[in-house]
Amino acid sequence: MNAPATRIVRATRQRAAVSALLDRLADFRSAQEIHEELCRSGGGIGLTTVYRALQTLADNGEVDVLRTGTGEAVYRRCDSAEHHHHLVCRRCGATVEIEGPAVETWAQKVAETHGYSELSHTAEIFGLCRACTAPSDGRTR
Amino acid sequence: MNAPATRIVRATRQRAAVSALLDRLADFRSAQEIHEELCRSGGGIGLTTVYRALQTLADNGEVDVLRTGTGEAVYRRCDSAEHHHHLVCRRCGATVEIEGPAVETWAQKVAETHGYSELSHTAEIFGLCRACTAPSDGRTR
DNA sequence: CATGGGAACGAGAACGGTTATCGATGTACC
DNA sequence: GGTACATCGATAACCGTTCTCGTTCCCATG
Ligand SMILES: [Mn+2]
Ligand SMILES: [Mn+2]
Ligand SMILES: [Zn+2]
Ligand SMILES: [Zn+2]
Repeated sequence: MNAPATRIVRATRQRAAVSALLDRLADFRSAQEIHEELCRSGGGIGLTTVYRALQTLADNGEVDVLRTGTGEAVYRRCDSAEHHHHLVCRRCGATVEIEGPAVETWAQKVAETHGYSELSHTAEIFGLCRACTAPSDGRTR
Repeated sequence: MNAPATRIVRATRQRAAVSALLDRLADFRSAQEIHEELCRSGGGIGLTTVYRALQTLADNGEVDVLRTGTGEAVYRRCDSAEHHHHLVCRRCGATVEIEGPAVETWAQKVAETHGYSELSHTAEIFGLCRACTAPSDGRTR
């Protein structure tokens, strides 16, 4: 088989738009929300293209992807390029990037004990952020 | 206010079949896999009914549900009723129930630091079990 | 045992998110 | 400018799941 030549990647208005929007957003957003927002703010873009751009960014580790309870994928630009986890407010979406050294070693050790390889893991914490912690009248969706 | 009448739940052949199959299975399985297996082994059952039965079992905490990388829901009857996590083979689904004391304290502490309350968390490990040496053919879970 | 009310079933349609198609477009490089 | 081909995007297909609604049949009651 031929050695794959360096992968050619072209700069396009659409990819730039997706990336720029992600820079501006603080919370996890779905592909469709991103598509909607980009259309609303003038520059046209196809939904397919949004999916492709997000896929590429995810593959390059430039955005984090996680799945909502309904199975929908949501995306967010990570400040840290390192592997990390998230503490997410289930009411307003406010997200904190967190490290989990204890989790890393735990995962490693447990998997090793049972002879599993090619490991990956997920570890996210959900809760109510300080601002959303219900007083007495607060309504938790 | 009226005391809510006890929820009427009827025993049916279909529900029993789903529950019995889950007893027999060791791995996480999708609703469709369960449906297929039940049909193959004689007793007819509708896919919708399988979904309903699994939903009910999940609501009652009788089965654990998690989502694969593709967003598909997979179900498994767990030995432990206690809170626990999973080590799952992403190829064949072989699953080990694991405890994560380190994860529990980590989640607690991190959330506390950032002022989050009403916590919950997810922590699953994926990999290839010993039996599933990695060729590049299999479907991933 | 016979009966009636309604819980549960299930075939098919609908739904929602995502991916594949494929001709049109536009980028990078000469 | 001109060419090669990566990328775009409207549309259709896909796939897991849920909804609809007429049918089935569980079971409390007499
Ligand atoms: Mn980790
Ligand atoms: Mn835990
Ligand atoms: Zn919040
Ligand atoms: Zn395996």
